[in-house]
Amino acid sequence: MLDPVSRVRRFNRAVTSAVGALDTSFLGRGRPLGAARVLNAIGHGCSDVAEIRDYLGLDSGLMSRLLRSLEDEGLVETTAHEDDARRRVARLTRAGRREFSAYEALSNTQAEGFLTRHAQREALLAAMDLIASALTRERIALDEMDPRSDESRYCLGEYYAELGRRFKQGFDVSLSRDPDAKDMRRPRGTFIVAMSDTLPIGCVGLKGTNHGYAEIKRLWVAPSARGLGLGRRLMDATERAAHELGIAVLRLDTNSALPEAGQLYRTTGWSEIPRFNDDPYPDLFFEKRL
Amino acid sequence: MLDPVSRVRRFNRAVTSAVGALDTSFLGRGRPLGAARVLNAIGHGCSDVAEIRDYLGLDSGLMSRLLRSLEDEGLVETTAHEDDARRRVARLTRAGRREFSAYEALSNTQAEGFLTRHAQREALLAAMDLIASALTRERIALDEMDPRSDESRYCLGEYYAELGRRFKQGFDVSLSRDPDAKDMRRPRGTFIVAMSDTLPIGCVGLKGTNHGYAEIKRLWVAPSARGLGLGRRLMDATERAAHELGIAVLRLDTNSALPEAGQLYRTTGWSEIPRFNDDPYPDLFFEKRL
DNA sequence: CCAGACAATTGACAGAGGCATATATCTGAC
DNA sequence: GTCAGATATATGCCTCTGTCAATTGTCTGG
Repeated sequence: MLDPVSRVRRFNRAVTSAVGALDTSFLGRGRPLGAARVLNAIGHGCSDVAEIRDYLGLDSGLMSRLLRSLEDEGLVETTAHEDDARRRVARLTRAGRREFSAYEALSNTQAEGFLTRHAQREALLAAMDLIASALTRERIALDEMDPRSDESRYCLGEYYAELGRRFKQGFDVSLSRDPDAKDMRRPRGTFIVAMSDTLPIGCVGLKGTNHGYAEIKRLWVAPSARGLGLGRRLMDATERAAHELGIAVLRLDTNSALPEAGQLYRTTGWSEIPRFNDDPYPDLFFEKRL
Repeated sequence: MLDPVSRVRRFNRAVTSAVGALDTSFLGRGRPLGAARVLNAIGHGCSDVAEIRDYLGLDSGLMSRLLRSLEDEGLVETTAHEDDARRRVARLTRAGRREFSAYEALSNTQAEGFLTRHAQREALLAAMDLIASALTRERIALDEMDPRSDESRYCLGEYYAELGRRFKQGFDVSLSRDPDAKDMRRPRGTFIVAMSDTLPIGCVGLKGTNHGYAEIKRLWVAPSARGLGLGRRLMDATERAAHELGIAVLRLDTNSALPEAGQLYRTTGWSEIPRFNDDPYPDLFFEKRL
């Protein structure tokens, strides 16, 4: 009753009944739940039929029937994939987009209702992020994105806020050597964001320089996603990108107030080197040859 | 994508698919999921058919059929309720108890698996408690229990630990006037535990004295259950119990390091009075006439 | 060009669950 | 005591959900 296992089981029971109620609330638009879920998946950008199936965990037979019923309603149209005529691609029609927005509004109202019904709003959100990250760890996608995108800027904002909390003297980005966005775009460098579903939960930048090496900057993993090995995955992806770009030497700077970062670098083939810049914040410097 | 609403929706999606996987793991014992859920509900102590239906949120028709199929398997037997022949009561047979333990073992293994797969174990458990409490706030039951029961002692342990964290000088229960268990049993007093499913999430003691008043002691609400109005519910229940016991005057002591408690008392009809005991910890004293 | 792999579809079927109705029982008003 | 209405469970009928196997058309490597 008080042990961890029963706490997990209590959570499972609570969520099982809540999710049941949640699902059925999608009704009321005169459409079975399955069809509504497919419509939403398409609206959220899944176009490949196989991709939708995978996302929703549906059987191929069921998927096929649901898609057919949406077509009959005139909400969706499917065409053959341009490269492979076996595969089919689904797209919303005008009426489909209208229905999709109606579902979106419904979902949003529902989520807002949940938030306003409960106190401890920030704690609740943090708990939800943590659990969602743990449950979807297999599905975290690393996407190269523009460093000025909404997702990237969100990550950087969280990163700066965390440095501010962890450095004794705080952190003021204008005093640091803030990398120029153009140095973190191909072909000079890149910027990678870890997305768990729709939430950015980590990032890393590869910044090209004119000094014969590239720098790794802004490695950040959301608190809710720590312990999932995401930092290492981000670093691996960056090294692969650097390799593709023909970069042979990587450098980075960090601070001893971030011990988990130093630990990561030391165990993944980086060697400590003397200070190579005049940024006031870092006190540890590393290099790795690919 | 970064706003609270989409964080809630991300959580919903993550949990929807996880719960699906969880549920289907109950298959493999050659029994449809619905029947397994009913068997488990009965095993967990639900006996009244209506109670099971309510707990699992099932339609009465479906419930009836599931129960019938469990009877046909010889796992369950039903009899008419002794006071009301319309109602039926379900009980596990010997074979039913065996099946139930098999499901219990499966659930436990699964929950353990979840815990070992993930880092941040304590953070994850705390997050699960918080969300489970928020989702089941309508179902929190206040049960009078013996102050020496496992549930009561768990609550008291958490309560002392929290005082230790919040009082500058710490908290040592042996220095405080620890109420005797026998003063918190009927007819001198009582002890009430708030249960959310199987987890104790709050408590309060009513301690009888020989001085013409009773004292309210050990009011505690788990961090995961704050903001749900549980403190007030516990106080109301205690006042009702005191009224039943013919107690006309209540007193309590508290500490200004627990501002939310003082706030609760002040807004629910308690008046501050001078110190009435020599306990070293409290610095605020209240009285309420019923 | 052909065999095997692969994507989508189709048919058959069982479980999940809603809804209206039937049956037995209880409760309160008369 | 009787009767109307409420309540608890059971039954029939239907749709939706989801699985499995077989089929059709398409792609890929040898």
